[in-house]
Amino acid sequence: MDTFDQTLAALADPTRRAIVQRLGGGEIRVTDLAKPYAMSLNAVSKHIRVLENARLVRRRRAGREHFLSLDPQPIEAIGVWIAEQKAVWAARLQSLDALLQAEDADAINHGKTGHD
Amino acid sequence: MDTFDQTLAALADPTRRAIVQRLGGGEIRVTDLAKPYAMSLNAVSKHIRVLENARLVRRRRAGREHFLSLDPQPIEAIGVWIAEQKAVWAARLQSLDALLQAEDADAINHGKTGHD
DNA sequence: CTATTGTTCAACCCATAGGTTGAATATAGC
DNA sequence: GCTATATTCAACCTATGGGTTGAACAATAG
Repeated sequence: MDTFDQTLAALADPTRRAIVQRLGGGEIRVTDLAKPYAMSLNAVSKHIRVLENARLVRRRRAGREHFLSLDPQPIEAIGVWIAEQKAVWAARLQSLDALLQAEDADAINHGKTGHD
Repeated sequence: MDTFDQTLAALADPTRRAIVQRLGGGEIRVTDLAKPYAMSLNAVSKHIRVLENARLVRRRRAGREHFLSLDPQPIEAIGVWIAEQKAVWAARLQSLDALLQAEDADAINHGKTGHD
């Protein structure tokens, strides 16, 4: 699994998206981060691990406390991918449009409109 | 799993992303779509099913042939989510900035710069 | 030194994902 | 009607994901 795959897979889980959203507001300790969730601290710890592997989250150790922060880069990479896809769709629609116009021109040359 | 989760999970698989990309170029038959992949037709069929459940792909039946097309909406929904996250980050950076400026002003009032 | 707090590691459980193969179904062509 | 083509359905296998609990480890507090 490459990093891009990992980013998408990581974000596919609602708990992890909530964590990402929370970290968008700034650094936070593991325990504090875990507090709102109905699952064990261990489970949250595992989610954090997944986010770290996807490079979405960085960890700063200060004594026994671990502070987590967001790395927005992988999310932006997804944004880029989406933009690329949109470009593909746009290109296709444009060429469809060109095709229709060419047909219209052709129809006019043959003395009919192609429309009803 | 809500639709948003499904969209991200669907796109987390490289085969499925390739399919999405291919469909960006227009409609295609299941068999033709499956041709390039090193896996069985059945496996591709399953991927298609996942994409349909995520509402990323629509199916048009013409006799025994099934033509697939892309529905860009769920992908755009992810784009929106990403834009929202960016807004959060931007807001935070802005308030950090305001904080620093306030500190500077305070420092000036006390006759020092805070810089070196 | 000991107790407490913050966090991970390890083992386990169960559900799901991604692949396989083989059979079933639906349509088309002759 | 028979055969071939397009596609799914069903059963199975193995690996992985998300959760649990209990123990370990690290650092602070008293």
